[in-house]
Amino acid sequence: MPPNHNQRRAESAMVDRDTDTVGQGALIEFAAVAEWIEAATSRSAKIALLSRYFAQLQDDPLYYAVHYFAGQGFPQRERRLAPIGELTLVTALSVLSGIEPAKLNAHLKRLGDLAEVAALVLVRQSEPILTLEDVAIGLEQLAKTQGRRKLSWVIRLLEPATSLEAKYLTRLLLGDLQIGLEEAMIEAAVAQMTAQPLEQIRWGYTLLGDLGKTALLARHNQLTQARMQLFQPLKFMLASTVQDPAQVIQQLPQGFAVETKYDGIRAQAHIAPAGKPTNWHPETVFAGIRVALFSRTAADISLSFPDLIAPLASLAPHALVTGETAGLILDGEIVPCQNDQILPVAALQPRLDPESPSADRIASVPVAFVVYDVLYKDGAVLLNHPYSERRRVLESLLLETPEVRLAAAQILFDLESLEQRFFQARAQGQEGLMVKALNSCYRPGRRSHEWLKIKRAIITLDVVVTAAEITPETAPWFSNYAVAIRTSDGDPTLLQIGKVAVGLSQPELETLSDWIQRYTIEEFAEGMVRLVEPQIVLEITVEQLKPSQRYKSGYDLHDARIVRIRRDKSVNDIDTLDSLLYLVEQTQNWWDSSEG
DNA sequence: GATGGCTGCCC
DNA sequence: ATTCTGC
DNA sequence: GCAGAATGGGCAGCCATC
Repeated sequence: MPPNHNQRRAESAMVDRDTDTVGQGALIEFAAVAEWIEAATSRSAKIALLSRYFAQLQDDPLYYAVHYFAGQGFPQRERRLAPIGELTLVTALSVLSGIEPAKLNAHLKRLGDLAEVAALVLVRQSEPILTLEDVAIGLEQLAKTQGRRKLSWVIRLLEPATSLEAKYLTRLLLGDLQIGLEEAMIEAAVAQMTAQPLEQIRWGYTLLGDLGKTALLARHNQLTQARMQLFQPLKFMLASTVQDPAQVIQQLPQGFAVETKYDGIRAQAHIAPAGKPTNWHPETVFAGIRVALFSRTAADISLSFPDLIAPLASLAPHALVTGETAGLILDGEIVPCQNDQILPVAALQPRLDPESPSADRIASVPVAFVVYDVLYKDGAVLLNHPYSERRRVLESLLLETPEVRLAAAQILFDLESLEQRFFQARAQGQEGLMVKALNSCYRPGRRSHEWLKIKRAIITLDVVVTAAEITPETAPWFSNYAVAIRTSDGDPTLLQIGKVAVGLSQPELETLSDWIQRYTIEEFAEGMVRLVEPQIVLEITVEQLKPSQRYKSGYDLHDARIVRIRRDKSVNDIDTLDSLLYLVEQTQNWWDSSEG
């Protein structure tokens, strides 16, 4: 559709038509605005249109519209609904349109977008009748429903939809609007609509964790009443990556603290008096103190870690005053550990069960919460306090226990000691270090340069390519390589060790594909899979070597990526089973000696 | 009861 | 998580 | 430089089906 046409529709969505329906939030109007935004390129024009659209909506529809434009069915911090999957939607579309799923999948392949498929096959001639509130009700039901029964709600939601409505309903259900609209633009639109400073909107959103609610408060000039909401997770501050300690000195000349880089699950802990018993889970309350743990995507993972509830709640008597603002928000990492040793992060996987884990499972994978930041304490929002101050608060309130630990941190001044510390970290089997500017504030949701992770892969191997495969995504280039090592210096027998598929640039990919053609010994799957002469040597990095029955070497690669093509090396120079075993042993020693 | 497709959610 | 891209 | 979009590995749960 041409932008002009969309703009007319979008604008007409905002002029008075029938006083009964103005501002009620028809889904078709939302869709028209979304269409226009998708086609537009000017950032300011998108914001202006969005702000005018918001302005004419009544309160409830505004609340929904703000969330839906953010691509989310619910407030960001109440992730009650995980988006539904492609299969469910294809099935629903099939039921509604009477078209075979296979045909729909063919459409999907051609159009590359399920929402376009929905728009194509759901062609209702009648008037659009859906409202944003209808959508909210449907999503609410979906959130309460498990498994296959979700399908019937998807069908009920899509059934009355016109083509354009179906397109955006589909995208909402998939959890992503895909119209090139950043959250920051929605914030700007709210600011424009309410004629309030953008900074004020942002701060309100940070405190409330709910952009829709922020918009409503802003509209009614009540933003100053916004308070930090305990048990509504803040976004996490993220770090950017550097490879070399020298880059740290360059980027953080004002002084920095160095922390151990804990490899686990990032989590935010909220701890506060439970108050009146309501609908939260009894297992998350200990001695009148409620505890919640949130993952990086704001999922509530408290029930996966019942063994952390009591230890975290026990911080309260030392830390909390009584009263309405009493509470604590901590940022840290959940790590698997056993007898004081911190284990590889892979050990945590079984604990991420959505239901409560069994006692067996808890016992077999003990965990600790390593705390490295404090964001809120008893009414004081600490986000805008510098790192050094937050660290001081943290050290004053945490008692070390096996389950709750304080992240190891030290202040370093020069490159030499930083390099030494980095070397030490790697000798202990950690992939690197965290470095944080002493004067940095906690900026939720930002990947800032005030937090850096120095990171380098632990294990490097030279391997030879023995087979290659073209995947649909990378056709016509060979992108998946089966690789092998030698048995020993004296024995050139090749042993398969796994597959590697990432790390090459496009030109390298093309070069390598050429070579694969040239060295092909045998073809399978119409040439998509080839056995090749063992001529091509790759340098790869591996996070971990895992014992495995699958390959003759007895090991499998974990998180392998290609560093470079070693034109200078031949199959005679690659790693051997002996050197591999040495690496495995060394890694083992690292884990054994590391105390975290 | 085992298997396999699909989903979801960590990294 | 990483990588690529568009602004 | 940033945020978003697209990508990958790994594993466990759910459900339908064999």
